[in-house]
Amino acid sequence: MPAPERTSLEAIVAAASDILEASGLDAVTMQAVAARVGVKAPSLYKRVADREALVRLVADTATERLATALERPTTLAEAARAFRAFAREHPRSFQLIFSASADPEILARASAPVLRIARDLAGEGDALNAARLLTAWAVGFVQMELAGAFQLGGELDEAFEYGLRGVERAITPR
Amino acid sequence: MPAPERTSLEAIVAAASDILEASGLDAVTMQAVAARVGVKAPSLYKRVADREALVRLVADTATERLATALERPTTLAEAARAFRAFAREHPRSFQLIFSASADPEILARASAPVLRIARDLAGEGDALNAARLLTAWAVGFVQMELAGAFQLGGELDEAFEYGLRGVERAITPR
DNA sequence: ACCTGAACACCGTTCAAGT
DNA sequence: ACCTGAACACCGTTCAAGT
Repeated sequence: MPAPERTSLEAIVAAASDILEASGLDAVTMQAVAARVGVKAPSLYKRVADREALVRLVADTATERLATALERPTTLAEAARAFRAFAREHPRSFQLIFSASADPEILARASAPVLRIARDLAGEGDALNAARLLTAWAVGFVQMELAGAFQLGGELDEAFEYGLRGVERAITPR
Repeated sequence: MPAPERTSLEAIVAAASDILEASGLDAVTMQAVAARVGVKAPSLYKRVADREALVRLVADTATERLATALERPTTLAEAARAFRAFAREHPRSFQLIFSASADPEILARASAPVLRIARDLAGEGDALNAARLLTAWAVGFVQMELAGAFQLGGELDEAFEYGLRGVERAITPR
């Protein structure tokens, strides 16, 4: 006898993402997610292999949102600022993206705009190395900012703009 | 009636660190740590407030080891390579250091050598900004390397050396 | 003074039984 | 076909009782 579906994979992932941002990864329990979509925990296993797979899906959708946020900018400065803005708006999603390694295909989507900007500045031959320098700096800066690891005072906004100028100089051929 | 001590805080933190590196943070359970020091889980609460405090202690000791590894190098290139070597030797400790924010005092110890190198290259006025650019790049690069996020091919060693030259150029006044 | 067994709350996961 | 209650294993934590 058929039974109507009372939820969906999209709703489950959205619920998990909401809980992640509101309360942290530890709060993303199968029971909390289930309750939010109006179902009991065991039902989640109809759409998701286990909690780890669900968290992975959350990371993938977050990576997709980041990729979308990076599509619009055209300059290095715009891209870096958009990247930092994303991390500040969705700090826990950001940390999840760069701790759990995301799906390679989605990662490639997020990398494409950075690679294009790097190529424009550094030239074809150094494009990949330049993109990695730029990405590493941006990831590290935002990560340390979110972790509260920059504690020696000084202006973080100023440090970010200084870094931005430095990275641009680093990848621009002399 | 007095009872002899069968373990110590140091032994507990060391056991937790070993389990972390061997099997990951999820494997650092109170029971696993207790078993390794030859005691039952409830006994750990005589020396440690709770699991979170224990993990924090593990992060702090790892940060201290990192600080020690950064004391010897004198140049930017040496420091960066020592940093990367530490991360590859203790990947899970490294990730713990930069996700859970460590103790400010210990963080300051690890920052000191970086700040000195940055000052030598960038000068007094830009020392802090330069240290932050350098640190952000190194943290981000190693983090992405460990997470397997650099997937577009190319040589990672080469990307690291390219980044190193770029960062040095970025923080050296023209 | 430290250690432990027992207990409790909570979580992930499975599965037979419902509809 | 999907949903759920019941059950199991496992974990963190507390505490009275041991020595």
